[in-house]
Amino acid sequence: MKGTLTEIINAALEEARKDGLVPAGELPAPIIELTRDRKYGDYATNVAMVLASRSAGNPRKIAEIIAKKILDVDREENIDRVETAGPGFINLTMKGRFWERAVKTVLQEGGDYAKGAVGLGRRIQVEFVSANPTGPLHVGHGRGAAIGDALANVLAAAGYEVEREYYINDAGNQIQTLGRSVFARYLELFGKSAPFPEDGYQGEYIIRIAENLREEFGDRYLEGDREESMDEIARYAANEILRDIRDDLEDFGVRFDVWFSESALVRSDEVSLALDELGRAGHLYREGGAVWFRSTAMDDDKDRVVVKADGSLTYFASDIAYHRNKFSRGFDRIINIWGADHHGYVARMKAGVMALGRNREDLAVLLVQLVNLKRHGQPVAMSTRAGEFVTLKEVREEVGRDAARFIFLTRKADSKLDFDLDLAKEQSNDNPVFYVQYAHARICSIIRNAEQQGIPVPGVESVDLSRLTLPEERELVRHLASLPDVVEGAALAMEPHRISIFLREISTTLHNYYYHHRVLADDRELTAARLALMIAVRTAVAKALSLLGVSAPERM
RNA sequence: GCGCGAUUAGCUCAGUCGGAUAGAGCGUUGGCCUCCGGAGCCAAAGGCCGCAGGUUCGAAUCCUGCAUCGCGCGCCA
Repeated sequence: MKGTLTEIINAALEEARKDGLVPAGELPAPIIELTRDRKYGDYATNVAMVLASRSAGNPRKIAEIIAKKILDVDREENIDRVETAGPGFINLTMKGRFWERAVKTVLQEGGDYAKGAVGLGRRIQVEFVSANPTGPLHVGHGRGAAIGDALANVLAAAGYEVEREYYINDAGNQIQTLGRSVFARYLELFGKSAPFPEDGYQGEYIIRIAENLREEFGDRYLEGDREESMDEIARYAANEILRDIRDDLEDFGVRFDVWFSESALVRSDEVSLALDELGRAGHLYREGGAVWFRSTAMDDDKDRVVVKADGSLTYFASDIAYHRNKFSRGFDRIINIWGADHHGYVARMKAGVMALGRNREDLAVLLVQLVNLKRHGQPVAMSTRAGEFVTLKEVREEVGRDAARFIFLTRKADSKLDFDLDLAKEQSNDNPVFYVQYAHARICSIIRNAEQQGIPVPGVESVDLSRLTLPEERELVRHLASLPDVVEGAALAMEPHRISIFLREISTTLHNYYYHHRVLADDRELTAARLALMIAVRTAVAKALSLLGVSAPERM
């Protein structure tokens, strides 16, 4: 909806410049915001103040000039009133017609509502979760999964072509440790005393894998070459765990387009090709028997080793190769979603990407803060090493997929999140999920009622929306018309949590409206108009929920 | 020690490129069901936006310093 307005204001600025009323030079991209209070009209823009600050002019005077031009340009099509106010705001009150069009747009577009085009079809990859296949996913991974998936949805809605990818870290020492851990449990199952590796994985799931191993292969690994067995067992265990991870994510509503294996990358020649490329470009040097990447040339704190003195590769080396591989697949931009404890890697990874000839911005890293699980307001103790952690699966089974996903998406990624298990289960308005879903169910209930009473659901063309004259109705329309802008903003800022804020606000507006006014009124035409409005609100709510991967129930 | 991030109401947090009287939920207090689902609604109280400077017509927002908290700083993965 803002689109029309942006065009009008741009045109008005252009006109004003032509007349020499505002200074020449680059015109500011107008910021148009929904006013938080209707007494400021429907929308407000600060262009006049921006212009004034550049030219030391009088903002109120400039606002007056632009306000006049806006009216000229609009020719009474969309805008009812233009006022200048405060330090130089231009407040715009839209005509009823403008809002009626907004509602009809929603009704016509239905599930496609809020599809935008800022992405311009650019290809963008979101890599997320990427947990090591050495144990089950825990809550923190769940948050990353919810954020990554919702962000991918939002980007797609904003007109990007999106791919979801999971990077499987299956090449490092931790896989060997996993193999040794399972092997020790396996020996125990045969009554053999087996020293458990000091850094081994303690969890219950290791024993389960050992049991599966015994079931499938019997005592085959008791004899024979230890090294060889260990490799096989490690691979076996990692595969088992990966399958569980995949199932977990599927149950959580997250699907990946690509599962990319680190070990496959390492087995190929891509790592050496990547290093060759860096070497040719002069980014590498030898020192102390190791090969270093001069990342300090690209704003990193210190240079980084890529090949150790013993000739083996660092993890960072394969990461460079991995990112090179990503870009070779034609993505314009890649987004990595990492745990916040990895923030020390951001600078070096960006340096790596730049050394490969890309821009710093071509790689974006979104850091996700930890989740503090609580029960009865008390923190739930977790320790990965001791194998005591609450898994994503446990949380999902306890509170449900919708509640878990929604709560993960209520805060921005880079802020800590308290997740109260009891609250998540509570069916009250303390629980934001239910509050929002209830708004949707409530509308469905009204429509069911209408159907039962034989009230026809209005057609988009025939309905007379000019009957919607209440301020509360205007509020609803203002909100639902803002979804495309919210989606666009969320995509550009990579902040899917903005969708949940939108949902909270429109739900409040809906509940308030519902309480004070009857949709199924005595007047037939009025009822039809209100039903149309309800359907539009429901459409917007359902759309926003779907972007978050949360269901929109018809009854609860 | 260096780097990154955080600090907004009693609690948990929003706050869009620097704009108008800084918002929401919970909690507290007080109200609202003859009527489409009370899983809801309304109202009140509650603020030195960590502290001190600076830039600006205007700062929670930008800059500098300080404080507190978290995280990161390996030829680990």
